[in-house]
Amino acid sequence: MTQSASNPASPATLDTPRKPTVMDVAKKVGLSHTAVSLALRGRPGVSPKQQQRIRQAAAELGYQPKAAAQMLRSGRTGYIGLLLEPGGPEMLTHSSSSNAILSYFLHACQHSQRRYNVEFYHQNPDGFEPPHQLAGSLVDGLLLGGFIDAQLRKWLLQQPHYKWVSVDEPGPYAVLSDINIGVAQAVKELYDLGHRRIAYGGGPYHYRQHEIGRMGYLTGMSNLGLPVDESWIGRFGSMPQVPQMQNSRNQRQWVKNLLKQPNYPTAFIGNGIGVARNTLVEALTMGLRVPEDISIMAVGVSTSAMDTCPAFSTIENDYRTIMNTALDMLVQLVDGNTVKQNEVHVNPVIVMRESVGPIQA
Amino acid sequence: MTQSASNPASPATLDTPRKPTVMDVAKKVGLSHTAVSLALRGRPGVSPKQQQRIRQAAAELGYQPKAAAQMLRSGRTGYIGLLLEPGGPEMLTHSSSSNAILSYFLHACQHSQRRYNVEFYHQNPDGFEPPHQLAGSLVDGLLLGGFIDAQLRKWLLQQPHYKWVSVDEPGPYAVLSDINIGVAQAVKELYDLGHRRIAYGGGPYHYRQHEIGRMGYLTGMSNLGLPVDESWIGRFGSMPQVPQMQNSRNQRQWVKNLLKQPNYPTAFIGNGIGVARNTLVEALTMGLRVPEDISIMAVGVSTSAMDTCPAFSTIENDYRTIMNTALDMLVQLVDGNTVKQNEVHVNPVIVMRESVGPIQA
DNA sequence: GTGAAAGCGCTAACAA
DNA sequence: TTGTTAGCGCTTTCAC
Repeated sequence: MTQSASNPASPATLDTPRKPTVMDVAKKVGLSHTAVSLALRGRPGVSPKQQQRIRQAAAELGYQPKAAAQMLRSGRTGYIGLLLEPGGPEMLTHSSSSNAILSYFLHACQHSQRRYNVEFYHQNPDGFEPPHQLAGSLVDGLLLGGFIDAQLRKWLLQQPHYKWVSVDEPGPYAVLSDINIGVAQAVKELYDLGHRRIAYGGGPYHYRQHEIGRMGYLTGMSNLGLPVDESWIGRFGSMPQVPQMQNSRNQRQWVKNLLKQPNYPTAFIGNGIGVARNTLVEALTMGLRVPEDISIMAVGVSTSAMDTCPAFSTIENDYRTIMNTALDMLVQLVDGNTVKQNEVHVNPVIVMRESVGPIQA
Repeated sequence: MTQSASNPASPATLDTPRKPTVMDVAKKVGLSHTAVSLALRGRPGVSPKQQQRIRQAAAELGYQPKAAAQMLRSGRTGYIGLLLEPGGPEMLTHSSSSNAILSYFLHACQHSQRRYNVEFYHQNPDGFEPPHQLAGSLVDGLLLGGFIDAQLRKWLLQQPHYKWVSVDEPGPYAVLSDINIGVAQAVKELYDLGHRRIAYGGGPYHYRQHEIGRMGYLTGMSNLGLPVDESWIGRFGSMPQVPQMQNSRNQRQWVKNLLKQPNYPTAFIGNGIGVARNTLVEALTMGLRVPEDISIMAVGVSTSAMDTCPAFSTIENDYRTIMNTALDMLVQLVDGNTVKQNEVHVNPVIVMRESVGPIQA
């Protein structure tokens, strides 16, 4: 650690010595700071030999360019933003879809070597306030993850400065997942295994995913000529109003009534792993076996589905493709290129696991 | 939107007009840019009347200070960093403890009006690379959330520039949760409900929480003079090596063997909601009732615990207190104040729910 | 291929 | 109370 010795100037307190700058590196190798800047960014204009010396000197000094200065001068931040909705003040964990969006966003960024900045958008109680990322110009563009405050969307629409792409919600540039197609396909797969009596449960239906999921179920059933009994469609409370434990109890009660019927369903599709789990637990409590007596499928993410044994078969948003697509789209916008499609639809994936089996003779 | 009209200078392309700067606001009100800067930050030196005019003009222009410039000039970023470990390249959702840490971090930041920057630390395959937050000096200080790469910790220890506080892992400044105390207390509470045969399962034991949880179980049992049978302590695989589904199956198999014994336990404490859920499912499959035949407790977060019915009684890290404490500590460090305690211990909380009941006569 | 100079937008020190 | 000046650390432009 020789950097304090090589930084004789400037008021550096003893306990926190100044970080080295381009100038320090330049002095060390006896070149101009311009050369250092170019070399470290791999730009042409510096001979390979000098480049090597500069790199080494930088490494020895522990030099790291200050992002603020780079942003200020270059007019680009080099960062991509992700804006998510937090669970809310009292709901502590954010939803599993936010979680998946975040995970695959990170994955995509790592893959394409992009720096990111994740922000969780909180509405300000006194008056609208835009997200810091944008207000402070800390990102070149933004991915809006899932459902986001309407006021913010409105504000964004009338801002000329910002580039953004919406994920799984509509917008001028958007990537959407057609979970309805997945649900309809799940119905078909259950049908092929011999199932004819298939029930469905989900909600709250003001979320796009839940609403189109329900529609997918209806479509799937009607495509196969299967009758739909409205009492076989569960509608579960909107999270913020109904406390989670009560919601969970309601689900079990509904499933209990469903399975008490003489001709109870042989298969169930739940929109959300929680719904599926409560169905599993209720079935087991009633002495039914899964999947022998009843098959269960869930709309949800893999990790949650495999948490419990038997692992759930799932209808999953293909967040990997979704986020890669969205990031590509945003990069095009940021780079000023024209974007081919401003709305891309991504098909969900079906993964069969232990909770589904053929109907028993 | 009059900003383009009031920005006659500079090469602003038509589609992305330049964002207004302090100068634009200053011109509009006929004052110096210094006055504008002071006024908008609420610093003394500008008369209330002018302040009012400046604020209004800024609002009309949609002026927002550029964070990069503020950081560069002031030498402070005004941002607090949180560094988390992502689930890994293939494990997509990060752990529920990361999730809770993140949620309460956001909560604490919102509460104390602090800006934050969340980064997920990825090891670079070719050589060590420090997190961008620090490398780019984008934060004034850092909270290390949970288990973080050993190489990074080592690097941090020898860096003089950075202020950081470790959450639930040891470090020069750290906030730790004594989950062992919670587990021991849970044993006591089960004892008070009449339970004498109490089993425990957890792992992987290289995580601090799992290791000290197991110790808490041993302490709790020995405090009450209850005998410990080693075969009643489940040891479940280390996540990365054993695939999740297999791990889940192993857990059920272990529980099955446990509950097949003639004198099987009347209570079970699982370190992790997953373990608890698999125990529930296996018990139900074997025809046992929860909590009548067996009570189940889990170390884990509320939201996961209430996801399934019956809701699990939990031993929870008090992440609210943990994160508030850690943030306070970091702010002290950043402000250059001396910190009273450099290691704070926080007691966990026990929440009783439906999965636990008194022993049946 | 290299170096000098300008300046991104802001804040902090000073002078009026 | 106000305006002027300098400069944070870097990238860019332009002359050599």
